[in-house]
Amino acid sequence: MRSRSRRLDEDKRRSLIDAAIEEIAANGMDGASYNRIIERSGLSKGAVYYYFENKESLYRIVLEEVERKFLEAVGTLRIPDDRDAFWGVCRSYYRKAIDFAASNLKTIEVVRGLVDPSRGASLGRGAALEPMRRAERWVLYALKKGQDLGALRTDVEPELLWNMLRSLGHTMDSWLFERLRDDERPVDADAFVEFAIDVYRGVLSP
Amino acid sequence: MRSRSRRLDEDKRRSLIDAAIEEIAANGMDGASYNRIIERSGLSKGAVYYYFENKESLYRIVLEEVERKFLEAVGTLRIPDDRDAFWGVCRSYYRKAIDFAASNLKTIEVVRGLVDPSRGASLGRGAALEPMRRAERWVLYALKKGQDLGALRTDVEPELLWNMLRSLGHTMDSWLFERLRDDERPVDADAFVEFAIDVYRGVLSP
DNA sequence: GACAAAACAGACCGGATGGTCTAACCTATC
DNA sequence: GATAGGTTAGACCATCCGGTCTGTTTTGTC
Repeated sequence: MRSRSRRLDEDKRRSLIDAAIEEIAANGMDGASYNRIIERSGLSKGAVYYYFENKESLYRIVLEEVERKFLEAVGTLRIPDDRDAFWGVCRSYYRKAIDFAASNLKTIEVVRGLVDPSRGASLGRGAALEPMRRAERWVLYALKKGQDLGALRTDVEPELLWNMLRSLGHTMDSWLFERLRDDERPVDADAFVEFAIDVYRGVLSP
Repeated sequence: MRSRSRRLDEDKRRSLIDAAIEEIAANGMDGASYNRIIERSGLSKGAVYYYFENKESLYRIVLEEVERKFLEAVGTLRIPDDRDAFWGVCRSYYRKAIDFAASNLKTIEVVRGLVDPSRGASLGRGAALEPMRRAERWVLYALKKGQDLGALRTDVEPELLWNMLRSLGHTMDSWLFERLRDDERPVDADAFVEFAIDVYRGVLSP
């Protein structure tokens, strides 16, 4: 892991990560070109390959950064022990996440590229695997706890439930973000959260 | 449109289309390689480029073929005028579609690659644009009629509703098809349709 | 100022992509 | 049997991809 030993100064690190986020947000994890990232960053190929072993290892750093940033701003969802509090907690967490997303549209686009239920149900590959595994474990845990509380339906296997959640959320979020990006179509984030939570309840409730 | 003037004999046409379907099913519309399709088809590059102007124009033929085949087997969804019959009609249509899909897994994978709510809400590009437009118009019409009947909720804009439908359907279908492909995990298609229609109702009902 | 090592620039590489081109091969017509 | 035109094989091309490598500059040490 070269990137850990060789110390890269903060400015270059930032411009590389920013370039990567921009490129990935624009073209998706698969469509992103390392050459373009390097060009965008203003660094030379030699410099970049001096610090990072390969595309994959830069990706890893980028994803760590994104994950760190998200968790720092939004934290983790703590499912309460009180059944009646379940959806309220979900709502306020979702609201926080949406707020973060709204002011970090590029960054969140990277995440969305991973959560995106594109190619089958295969969550992230390569560099994206670990952070996505963490996220999945975490959601499945939340689902399980919700079921134990009696707040969530138990007649569907959790894996399918979670995939439905993912794709539905992804779609509704897409709708929101498109409007957030577009100044001419103002949108009420509060109303959206209300609506979305309602849809989730409809699908997830017993 | 060269492919219309130069008549290509049926065998070659078939092997090309089959190769394309196989390749697209395996790698998605974006990931599919024309070189591999050509190789797979057993024809030479010269021959293929003699009949088709480029990758795009073969894709167009393939999609026409897929659309034709689907419509031939499943037909179009005719929304009844009787409100109480709405979901019953949807169920039986969905059932027919699932049956077709089950015996045409490769073909349906091509369609799924298009319906897939990947990159934003952008339905098909290039060759995929027209057939997808048709499909979209058709679904939106059905949604509208369902709303007029009072069978569907009217508090969400149809575009969002249709995207939710798409992604949710895509996800549930993925779950089913994975099991259909895998002999060791038998699955009851009837029960699946019942479950899926139930989910749709939950999301779409007023 | 000398020297070594770290830091960097960018030409270059092999392999993929979609697409072009030419030489040859059939086959129908005279 | 010669000729012409439809058909075909596959070498070739530009461009992109991620990645390597060599030569040069910068920096730190004595």
